[in-house]
Amino acid sequence: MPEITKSYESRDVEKKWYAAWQAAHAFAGRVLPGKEPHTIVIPPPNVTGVLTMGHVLNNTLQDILTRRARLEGKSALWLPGTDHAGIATQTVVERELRKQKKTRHDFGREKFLAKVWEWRHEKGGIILEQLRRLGASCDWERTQFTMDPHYSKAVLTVFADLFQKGHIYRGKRMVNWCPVSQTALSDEEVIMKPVNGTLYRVRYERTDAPGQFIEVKTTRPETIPGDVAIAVHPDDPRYAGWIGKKVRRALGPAAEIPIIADPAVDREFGSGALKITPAHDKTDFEIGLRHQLPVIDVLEADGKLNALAGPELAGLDRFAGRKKAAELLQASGALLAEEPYANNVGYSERADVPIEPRLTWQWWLRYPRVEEAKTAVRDGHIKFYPERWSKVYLHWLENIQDWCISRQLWWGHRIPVWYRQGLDREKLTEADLRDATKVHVSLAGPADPENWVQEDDVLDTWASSWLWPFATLGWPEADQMKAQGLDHFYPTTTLVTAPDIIFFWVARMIMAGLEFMRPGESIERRIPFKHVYFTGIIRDQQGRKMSKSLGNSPDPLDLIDKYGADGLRFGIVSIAPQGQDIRFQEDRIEGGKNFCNKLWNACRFRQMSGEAGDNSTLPAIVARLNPAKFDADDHAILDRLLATTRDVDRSFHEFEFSAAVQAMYGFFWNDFCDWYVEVSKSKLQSPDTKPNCLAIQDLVLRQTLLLLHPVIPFITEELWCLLGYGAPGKFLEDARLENASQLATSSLTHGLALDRAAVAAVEKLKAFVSQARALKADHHLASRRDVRLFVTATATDWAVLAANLAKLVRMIGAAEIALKETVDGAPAIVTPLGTLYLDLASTVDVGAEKVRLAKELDQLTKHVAGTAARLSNEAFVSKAPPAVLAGARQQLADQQAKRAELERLLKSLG
RNA sequence: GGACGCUUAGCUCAGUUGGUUAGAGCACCUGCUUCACACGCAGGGGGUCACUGGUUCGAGUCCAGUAGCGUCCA
Repeated sequence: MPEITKSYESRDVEKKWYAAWQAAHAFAGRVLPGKEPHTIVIPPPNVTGVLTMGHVLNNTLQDILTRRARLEGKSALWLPGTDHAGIATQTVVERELRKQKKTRHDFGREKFLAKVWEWRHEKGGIILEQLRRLGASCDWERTQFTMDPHYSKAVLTVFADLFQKGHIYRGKRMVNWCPVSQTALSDEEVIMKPVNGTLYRVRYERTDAPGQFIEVKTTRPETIPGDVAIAVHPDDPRYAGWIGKKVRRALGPAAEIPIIADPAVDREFGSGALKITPAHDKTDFEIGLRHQLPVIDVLEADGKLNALAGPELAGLDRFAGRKKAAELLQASGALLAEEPYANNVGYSERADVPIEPRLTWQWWLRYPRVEEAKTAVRDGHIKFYPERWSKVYLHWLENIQDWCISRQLWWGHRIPVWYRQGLDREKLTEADLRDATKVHVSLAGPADPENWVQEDDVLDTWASSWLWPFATLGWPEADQMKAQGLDHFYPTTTLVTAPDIIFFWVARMIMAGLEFMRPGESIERRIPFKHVYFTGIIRDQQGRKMSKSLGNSPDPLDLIDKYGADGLRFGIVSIAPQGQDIRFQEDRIEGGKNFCNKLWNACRFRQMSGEAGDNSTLPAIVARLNPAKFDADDHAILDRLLATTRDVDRSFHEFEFSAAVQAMYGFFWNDFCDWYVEVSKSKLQSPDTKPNCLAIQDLVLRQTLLLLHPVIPFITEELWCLLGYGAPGKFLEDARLENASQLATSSLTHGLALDRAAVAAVEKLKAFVSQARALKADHHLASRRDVRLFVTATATDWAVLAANLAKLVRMIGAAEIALKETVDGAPAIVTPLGTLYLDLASTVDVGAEKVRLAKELDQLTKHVAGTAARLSNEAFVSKAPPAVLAGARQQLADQQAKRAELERLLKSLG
């Protein structure tokens, strides 16, 4: 067996094992009849994406769940892939073209798309490679891409199906428009930014009463030529007589526009009058609809003002137009003032320019299965962790609005709709859409393509990713579904995602699953997943979201280089409490690395301590235990192992990842390394106790590696191999993780009953050692090992000490610990196992010692008073549960005994 | 404006159904190269649990309100 080196070097180990796992197809999701499936589909990262800290957290958690499922003997599948990210990918490729001074129009649709595919094959999907560095145990042979032919088929099938069912329609509506990308955007692609703008106070003159003006405030004077009315609140007394009158439009082609009354007007804002520009504002558009007002669109798709804005403004960009409009208003006397104004403006996420609310023809989806989607969560068929997100989910579904599924892009699923040649699309009615002689909808397209023109728009990327849980498993083709095991793996077990896409993705997947999977079957069979775990958002030290533009996100690959993938994984999970945002701290990642090194060295200590026994199976190790040789420490460490296993079981079951990691950390570092390994050093000296002690170490290390493997797969695999726990050619994942009760059973079958009293005794021994060390440190003797210690103790307490004396002497670093009847004038400390004295009377500063003891006595006296007061409270005595009462009485007795001892010690010092 | 969350040690956070003297990691101070580990060991200092009231024998924990911060929705 190769020797374990002095410190853990992650780099080579990680490389070696990942290659070995892949070569062995260790991560393949196989349909194993009779085995419980465990399925996770990855939230498909954007194909242009690179690994961020958010991905690290999210994917580490998925990997933990998947690897643990394998250890539990389930047939586990973690299905990877990317989405085509329509606007992001198109933007990336267009940016490259721009370097050559070209646009996509120079190439045309077909050739441009060929370039996008080229880019995708060369540079897309880097993130999937990066996930391998992290240790992700995805079934890579199943890697999916939303633009793959079979996936595209699923997307278009869904479109055609929903169209036939009447869920999809075409409508001219207000959308978020990006003048640079020239497409509609989803709300998610719009970032609200606070902007210091200008508020223009503009007056409109009444046509029936010259010299009378109504004043409005606007941030967008360039849209005044698109004004079709001025609106006031119907109950606003200031304008009671004005409603129905007309004013002259302040700018642009001359026109008279009415003053109307609408309750949507905010009376408190400015003068309480609102200019209505239905083409350029969502609220205005709705008010316009209510009052049958015309729509005057003064902007082109690229954000330039058009002829309807009038000759002075036509052709100007919207921002230049704003300046010009202000000048024109100034000149005409309509501009009363310009005031600085802080407001929120929506920006296009990709192009980083203000978006325009714009009236355009788009395809819309009326969501299917809305009610059932609520039921699925409300009735607990799908459970959210933390549960509170279900409220957000339900609220969104209660107020659901139709989904704009079309995008004016080339990269994406082109909508499978063909219009009859020569048809005027501006005038298409709902009835025309359903008329097969005018509009054709199918996957194959019309039989006589020469007579038809295909829709130019593509589908929103989310309109492909909402099918992810089943389109990745072969749907809709029966043979593919069978080959890929859809029936076995669907519904998936857990979805791990961030709460910011609860609407865009989670809710939509639920509706899609309910609509398309296993029609007619029960809701449990149709939902796409049973659990949804929402991660927190990773923030920097100042609490800001990590983002590329802020440059406040460390590169996870640098962190892997520095701390190892395991260190990064352990660290990130340990700071990720359920449902709370996470402030990233690199020192926690360092802590992860340190933990790995500790684990490594504990195993190294085991290796150096003695011959390797038969570690090949759990029963083999258990058979090496010798209960007759067990001391209190042996009982206690196994008791803690069981308790920790139970804690970890429960924590993972509740998706309390950081709690699980903390339980493992505490057990391994404090209970095992700090205590058991230290007492082992004494036990290993004696041939009588050595074999049993080594067997216990093997047992603990084996179980610890199993528990830790899902979190830190690389180092545990390496140590598993080095310590001989695995059969040749087998990986750690081929072992089975016993849960706490199974583990207890396998120990008990060997005639081993854990002694709970021993656990309590060890707690006292730990306190004894700790207090002895403190006593030494107080007298600046921490490093002296020749100190003699004396104890005055009851026979019972001394029996406990005597039984563990060799260990205690070593742990404390003393020459001797001897029982005495009485000791006077020596520094002392009261422990749970008697009073401990330092044999240094001659060198002791009696004054300082008295001060120290007096301080402790003072504190204790306060505690005694507090406990006594509680016990003398009749209400407490009569109402508190007996166990609490007994505890308090015991406490008081202990405190009083200790106080008496302290008083005696003080007295003895004179 | 509405909903949700947060406020505990210098920092980042735990704290299960209310029950001994509120914990961890990091940071800090002191000592230690002790034959697994200085990526370490030992000891130590540090908290009016945001605030105000209430319920209770007992509140970091439950209730009401206030303040501050954050997120989402409109």
